[in-house]
Amino acid sequence: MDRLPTLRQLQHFIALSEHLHFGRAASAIHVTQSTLSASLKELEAILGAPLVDRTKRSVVLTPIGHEIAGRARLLLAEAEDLTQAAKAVRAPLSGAIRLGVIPTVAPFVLPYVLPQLRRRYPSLLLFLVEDLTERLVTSLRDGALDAALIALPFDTPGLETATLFNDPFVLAARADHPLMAGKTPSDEAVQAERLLLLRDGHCMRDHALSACGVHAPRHDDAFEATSLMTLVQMVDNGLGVTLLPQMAVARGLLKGTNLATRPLSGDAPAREIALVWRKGTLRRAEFELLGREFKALAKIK
Amino acid sequence: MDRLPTLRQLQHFIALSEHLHFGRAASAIHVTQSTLSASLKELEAILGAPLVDRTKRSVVLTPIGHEIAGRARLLLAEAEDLTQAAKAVRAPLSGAIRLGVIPTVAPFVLPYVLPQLRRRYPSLLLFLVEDLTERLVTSLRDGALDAALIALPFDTPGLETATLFNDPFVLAARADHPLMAGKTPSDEAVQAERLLLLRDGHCMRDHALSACGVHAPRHDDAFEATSLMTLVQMVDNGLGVTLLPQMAVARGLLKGTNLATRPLSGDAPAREIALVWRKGTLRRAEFELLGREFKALAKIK
DNA sequence: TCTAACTGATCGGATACATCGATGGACCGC
DNA sequence: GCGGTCCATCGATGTATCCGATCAGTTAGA
Repeated sequence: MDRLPTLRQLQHFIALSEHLHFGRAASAIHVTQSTLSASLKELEAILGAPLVDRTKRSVVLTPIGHEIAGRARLLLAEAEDLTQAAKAVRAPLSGAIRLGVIPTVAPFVLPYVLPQLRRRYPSLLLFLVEDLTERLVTSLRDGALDAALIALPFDTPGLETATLFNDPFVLAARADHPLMAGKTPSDEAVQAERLLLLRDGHCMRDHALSACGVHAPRHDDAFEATSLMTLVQMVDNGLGVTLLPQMAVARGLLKGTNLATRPLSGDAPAREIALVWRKGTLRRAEFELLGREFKALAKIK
Repeated sequence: MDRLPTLRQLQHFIALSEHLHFGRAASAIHVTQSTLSASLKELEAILGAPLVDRTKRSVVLTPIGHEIAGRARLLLAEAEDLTQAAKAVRAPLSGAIRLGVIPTVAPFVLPYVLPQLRRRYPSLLLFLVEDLTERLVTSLRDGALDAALIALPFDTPGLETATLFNDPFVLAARADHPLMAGKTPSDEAVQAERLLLLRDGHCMRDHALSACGVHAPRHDDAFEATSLMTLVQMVDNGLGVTLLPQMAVARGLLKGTNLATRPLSGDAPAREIALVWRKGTLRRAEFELLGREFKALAKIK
């Protein structure tokens, strides 16, 4: 066959595709603009197709350039995967891992796990990204992340999952709320209340809904919180009741409020906290180890 | 992060992993042994792990080396995919395509399609590999092939398929065979005969069996042919009857024999000839075009 | 229209790197 | 122990990469 592009050339192109500006892209990857320009020219020669359109004052990716950029990113991620996997043979969890975590998990797990993890694996470089499941999964797939801590059930084709533990939902309301008295309230009783939830996009919203058997709730922006903290505040202000992950409660989410909690009816509806990664990665053994560490360290005592 | 291996280093390592001999691997990829040695040493330094064990007189891959080799092959294939996809933008079907074809299709399609294809796309480089479906699919997945011409149904996760046409099965027996007289024989009548088949591993065997409703046939090595040609000879020698793809008959498989054919009962049981490729390849558009060309050129007039 | 600012392309020189041929050193079979 | 095979190493050489400086084209404002 014929000449292949260099990984370095692909890195250069990716930088350019992200900055759409030779100078800035160049300095971002610590080369000069002239180097980047030459490198890109060479890459275009090898590929035999124009990747960027510099006719105007601004740099624009051509359609094929856009495709190539996406694929190049994946290619580089796989190369990175390769090297990290090789390094992990000598000393697992000693390289860089880019980890995504969802917002309804991060504050209740990371502060308890990371310090110990750091102590145990001093050379582990954990890059953290907090975002919604949907975007974490996308990032995983196109190689921008190595692993993610998310809540299941969630449709994750192409990913492997390792369950860490179950996180049951509990009903939370003001301590003086009628639902807090008497025997465990039924799903119907809960649904009769104004149920406050996180805004759409948070997987916990869907998990909470299915936990109490609701599927198409009334939609009202005014009563949708953007974080568990604000959700709790809203309930504390008497705007309604809500469902919370037990883990959050155990880790002090309700401190300073008048909220009380009680179990839900049925067989302890819960979400499943899991570590996920790209199927087929060479670093699988390392991620499984990371999962076991999280499982051991995140345990609620 | 830190330094990535070079694609060239990976190529060198792959060559070594295939030859398990520095000298031969080096000459196979047209470099000197010293170059290969240095290149591999550098690669091991970058990856921080030994890839081959040269303690004994022979070169052996370490476990991690084995893993890395497999992944490196895939990485290289994707890089190749990238460049070919880029080139295809200017002129589709003008680069190299490594195409696998199953033995029960190759002789009846390729001679009719390739000459015209060559005429229409003079710069297309079609590397052909004839093998059983199972191995073609494996080669596709780990990047040793770009596309394959196979028969469905076949379980092909991770692959995309484009159906070219249906290829019905017909009953074939000596012209003086009782089954050849009277009305269309039932499945039961066929099953009562000695049904000769291709040996296990050929997908056509399974397709033929399901075509006449048999699922667990009597197994007898003596009556299993290794190619359609020998199968036909066995039937011509009066050893039994068989099922043949109509395409093969139309292309003269029975020439010079005393065999006759007739349709099977039921709604024309058939296999499906399809072009398949790795899901997510950048060259999808090109392979779809190749599929359309095959479809048009392979038509039986 | 002219100018100043900014963009990416290009050039020449320095440096790093891959590659080569030759040689060294370990290991084996005879 | 001797010749043969194998991989590692060394020094030389050519090539690719990168940098700083400069050029050329575009834009916005004076």
